[in-house]
Amino acid sequence: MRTLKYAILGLVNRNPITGYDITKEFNKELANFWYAKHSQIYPELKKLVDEGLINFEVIIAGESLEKKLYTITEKGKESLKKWLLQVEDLDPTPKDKFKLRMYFSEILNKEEIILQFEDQLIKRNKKLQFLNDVMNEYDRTIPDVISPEFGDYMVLEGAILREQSYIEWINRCLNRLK
Amino acid sequence: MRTLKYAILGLVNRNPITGYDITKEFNKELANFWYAKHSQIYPELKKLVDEGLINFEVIIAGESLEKKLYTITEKGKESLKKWLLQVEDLDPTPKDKFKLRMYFSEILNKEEIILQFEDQLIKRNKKLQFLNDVMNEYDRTIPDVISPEFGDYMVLEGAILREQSYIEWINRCLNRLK
DNA sequence: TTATAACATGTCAATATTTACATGTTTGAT
DNA sequence: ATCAAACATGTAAATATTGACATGTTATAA
Repeated sequence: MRTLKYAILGLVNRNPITGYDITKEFNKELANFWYAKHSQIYPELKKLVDEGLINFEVIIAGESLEKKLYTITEKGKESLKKWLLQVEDLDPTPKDKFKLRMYFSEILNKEEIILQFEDQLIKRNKKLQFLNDVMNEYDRTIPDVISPEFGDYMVLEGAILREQSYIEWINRCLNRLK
Repeated sequence: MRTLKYAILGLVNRNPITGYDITKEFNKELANFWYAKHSQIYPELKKLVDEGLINFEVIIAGESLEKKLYTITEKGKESLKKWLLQVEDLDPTPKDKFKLRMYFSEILNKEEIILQFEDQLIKRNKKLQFLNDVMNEYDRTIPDVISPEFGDYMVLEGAILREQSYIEWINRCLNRLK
């Protein structure tokens, strides 16, 4: 499936970028639907170079610090575009540890179950607050439809809707329990 | 983290069950938040027996077909309960291949992007329809709060809310694009 | 000046998951 | 009777992911 391959290819396609900065991207907007550790990214970058999908140029920062700045090749662009146009079946439902725990919660007592949901509610609200804060930075300026910022905006909105819906679910469960 | 361990322990705790039937459970309600292939389940069952968390009894069905019926031990129950009471940080946001593709969609043209969203919309609506059909089997009888069926009901509702919210997101994206 | 956080790139071992291989039984429809 | 689908349990190889190990540089605040 090699999804990480295309996640990286997509980023390198936007702008030449280092492995370190790719890792950072996986902790921003992108983190709302994909992520990877640097220990997975560096080997994948090497692989993509071997496959001729990206190139790199070594840059010296300061006195001696070496950075590798990766650039996409024509072959890489084609490969990315082909992947973007794919029509795939729906992914399996994402795994959810909290739902798994609540699914088996019958062996707990009511108070214990309620505590679990209330804790989850606090954490989800905090996350929603964070996402809303990021969204407010766009304030009145919704990005143009065909632009990299539109991608950021779109998935951020998706993340907010998802959290809201999760919170709605928690509240319904709590109402039933009380 | 061993989440599969607890998913299996939770199922075995409900009722004695075979590996084959555990695999089937992972394709029903449970599939809305956890799943595994039989090639992962059988080795995990062996491990749980080694750890003394479950036992099994060999049953002969028909002439000679051997089934292993697994039962939870006291130690297993304790282990499960401890896990259920855990208060954990939020899981990282689940990965979403479709969102990843749309995030990088700026290199496609508008028509191509719209086609992608429309295809996704059809598939998501189909899935929502399926979930609603399952939900309708409960019709007017919402299960009692502390019962295994309540778990089923709860997570099914969660799955429906999630699909609805995904569809809402797709529609918003399509509105912007058109 | 010096300590610390952030920058920068990698490897290795362990765990988790998927896909393919492998084998045999039982039930139910034609 | 016989065929196919479902029942039933496993292993092995490949891929994906995480967590720990490993090393060195640069910017900045105290």
